[in-house]
Amino acid sequence: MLRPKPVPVTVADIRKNCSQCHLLELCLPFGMTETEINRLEQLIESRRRVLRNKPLYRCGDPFEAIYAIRTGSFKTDVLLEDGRQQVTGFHMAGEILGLDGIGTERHTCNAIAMEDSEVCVIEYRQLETLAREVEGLQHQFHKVMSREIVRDHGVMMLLGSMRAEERLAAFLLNLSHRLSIRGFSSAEFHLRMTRNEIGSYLGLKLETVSRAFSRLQEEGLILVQQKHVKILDLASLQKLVHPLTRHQSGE
Amino acid sequence: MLRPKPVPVTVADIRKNCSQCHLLELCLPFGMTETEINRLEQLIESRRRVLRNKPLYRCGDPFEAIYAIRTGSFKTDVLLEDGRQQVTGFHMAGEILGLDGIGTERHTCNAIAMEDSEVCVIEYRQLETLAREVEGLQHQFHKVMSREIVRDHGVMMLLGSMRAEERLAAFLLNLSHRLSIRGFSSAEFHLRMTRNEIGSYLGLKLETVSRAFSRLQEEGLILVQQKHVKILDLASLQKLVHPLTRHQSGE
DNA sequence: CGCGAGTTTGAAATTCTTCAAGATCGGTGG
DNA sequence: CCACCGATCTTGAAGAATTTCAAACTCGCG
Repeated sequence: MLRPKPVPVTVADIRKNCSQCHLLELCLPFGMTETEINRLEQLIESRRRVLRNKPLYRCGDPFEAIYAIRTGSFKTDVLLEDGRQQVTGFHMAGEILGLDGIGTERHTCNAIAMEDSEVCVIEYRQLETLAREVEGLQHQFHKVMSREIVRDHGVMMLLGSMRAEERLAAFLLNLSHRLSIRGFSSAEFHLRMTRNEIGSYLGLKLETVSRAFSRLQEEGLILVQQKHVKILDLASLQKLVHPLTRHQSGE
Repeated sequence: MLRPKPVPVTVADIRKNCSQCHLLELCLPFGMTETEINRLEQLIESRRRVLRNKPLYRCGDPFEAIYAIRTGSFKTDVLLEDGRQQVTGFHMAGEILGLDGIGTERHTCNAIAMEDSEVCVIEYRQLETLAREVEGLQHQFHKVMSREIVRDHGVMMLLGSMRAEERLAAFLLNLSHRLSIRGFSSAEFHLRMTRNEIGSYLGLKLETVSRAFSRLQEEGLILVQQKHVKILDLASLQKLVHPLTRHQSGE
């Protein structure tokens, strides 16, 4: 098993972690003051590389830390006893992994790297201690967890009340948005995940995903070639997801 | 609009809130020490009654507090612009509502009482302040949020990779378990929600829910009469949800 | 150049939804 | 007390969407 190369992180590197990280406003420190960030940096003891298809953690592992993605991307999934798999999320740089473990002190899902990746390890005990002293950190941490809950509600909406084509459109729009926030093109990108993984996330079989891709292409909304996607008609894609903008239904 | 009766809560009542509440070990204070709980009690300023079918909060409302359910039950839902509804959860005594609002400072779903209910109002700013001083509170609060995330993953699993009958079985088992924790019968109970609401939660149409009920009954697993449910064969129900208990699939 | 993993596409089978008609329940008013 | 009403639930049959099964295609890589 080949290692990519020796980890080139010096102590100096680690110390100036967050303040110089270009992910600052996407990650945990967002909204914190300079001095608050400096304190957060001090508790990030280490980074960890995770090779493609290797787990950052696995379901059942004791929970000790949360992880901020520095580079690369991950999927999280839950396995049913009979082998059925549900992908619960695709995660990219700046996002926080591992929050599922706090409640039971064990991880409740698997986090697998979709490409060679690197994460900042934030030891959880220390994070709690620091959050008691640093108000901004506490607040941001709570926001991160809350947004995760809201994100999950969005996925439920998607799984519970959209049809295949709508689900895929919503998925692509979401990816596009998150990529553009990170400075990548929002109109053209490479999918890191297989049709099967997309299907698992969207509650569809891989063939259905493939057909939905084809249909969106026939309709002229996107251009697909295997894992390469180009968004041609953003407005129509969005209309697919939010069919009509009527007022909220009364009570 | 008739009020149920004047709220009979005195200041004395409020002060001895949590320590004497029979929901103690199901609610936020679980795991906190006596003294820690006393401090938590002091920040619970008020209770609030919510009549059946009335909202505790609505999507878009400014976020100011989280709520611990004292009595009754709620559903939370998200509405799509075109009127489609997704029920994101059914909540009972001891559970915490409103966590969705922290991230955006506005609520992102509706919380509607399914029966006349009462909640403890926990002002969020104050909770954060206290959590910085009281380690046990901080820790419990994080656990509550984390468990909410894990719960949501369970729902995704359900929506994404189970068939109608399995979804309903999982739903009934979950209800049964939560009722038994609260001292109610786990084998026989009354559903507070309509077929339509169950369907929205499970990603099914109400007719499909009804048929799934009938099929489970034909198979001798349950007895249904409208909203009254009796579980006859717990083991088989569980087998439906977890078809075979094999080892975790390797990597 | 061929292999394997991943993808696409077609056709049949299955599951779920839609449409439609009755049945049941709780509450209301005669 | 009972008939009736609206809301909810059940059931059937037809239709639509998704899945399953099967085969062929593409692409990167050794």
